[in-house]
Amino acid sequence: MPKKKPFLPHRLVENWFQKNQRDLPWRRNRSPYHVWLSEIMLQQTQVSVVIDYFNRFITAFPTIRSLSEASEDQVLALWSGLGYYSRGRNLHKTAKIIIEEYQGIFPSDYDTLLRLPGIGSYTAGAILTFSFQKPAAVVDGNIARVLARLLNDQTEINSTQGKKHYEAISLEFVQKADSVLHWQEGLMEIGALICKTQNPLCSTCPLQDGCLAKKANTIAEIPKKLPKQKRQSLNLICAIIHNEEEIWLEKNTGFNLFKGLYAPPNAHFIDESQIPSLLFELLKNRGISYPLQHLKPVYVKRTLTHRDLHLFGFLIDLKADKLKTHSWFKRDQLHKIGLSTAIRALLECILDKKADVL
DNA sequence: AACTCGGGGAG
DNA sequence: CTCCCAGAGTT
Repeated sequence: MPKKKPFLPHRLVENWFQKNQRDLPWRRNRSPYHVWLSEIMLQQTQVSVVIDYFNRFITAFPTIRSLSEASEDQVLALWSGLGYYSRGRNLHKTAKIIIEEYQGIFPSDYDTLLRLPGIGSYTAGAILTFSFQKPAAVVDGNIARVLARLLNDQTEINSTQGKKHYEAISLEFVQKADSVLHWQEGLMEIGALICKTQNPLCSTCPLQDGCLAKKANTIAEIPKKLPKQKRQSLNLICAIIHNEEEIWLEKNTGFNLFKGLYAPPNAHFIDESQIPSLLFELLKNRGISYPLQHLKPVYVKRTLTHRDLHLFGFLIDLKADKLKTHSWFKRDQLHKIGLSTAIRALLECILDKKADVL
């Protein structure tokens, strides 16, 4: 019996990618700045959502220097609605570090990249391969899935061990590639367009002849994943303090959730019986006395990955504008600061229905 | 190793 | 409704 010829995926993937890749904004300029920004935005975020954010961001900050000179509020305003706001804060920090400590020259070695805020093993590898065309392990959800199926590998892709496992495999493969860019991004593109989690299009896959999961008929059960925890509720009261033209917002510098974003004075509660006293305290601490007898909240619910947010907004209408502080924002200024989608929805709901203002 | 951190697309 | 998406930081 003759020994079987080994399956060589490199040429298949690299050729497939050159022919079938999507035209995406961040593929038109392979500078480390463009690659870095896109990779940060794409973390746990779908391509279709990122495209507009990426274009707006590059228009506002065409260079890493312009980003480094921006304020955090400007950055988070452009990040509003995209989620995982530590990405935006860390992006800003790293831009400053690269300008101030690296003379504006983007690092091009793995260990230096890993030390930058917001850059982990995936993003470091992506910058190295996509921009500097250096071989490095690149394992995102797509590549993990493609590799697991190609090798019929039972290792869970979201475990600590699994990540190291697939990174080692990725590194072995990329070292044999002619174009590390076409190999890595091609593998990723196959994961996004063909080797999808549900309903993979195996019949059009360039790797179908060598795919061990397809051969073993285990496509549907691979990749394996560890289970995740369920959601918990978070109840918040918000004091929507406003007058005819301004609203009172404060920057969240404490809790990690929505850190850096602005919101009305708020507090979390367990039982609804706590609402009157909490609302009274919120106002008292800001020098406001206001009759609280007949206030009815506006209720907004938002679902996050790990929390059910229940927002109870109380409208505090201060006719007289006698409380001049830095906390007041005119409503046409709200696009210049970071607001979570939940707070934005609450403000729209409670102030008026003019979505173009808020 | 387990938790935390958003929001929306797609079935 | 559930699952998932070009993950990283913290505990």
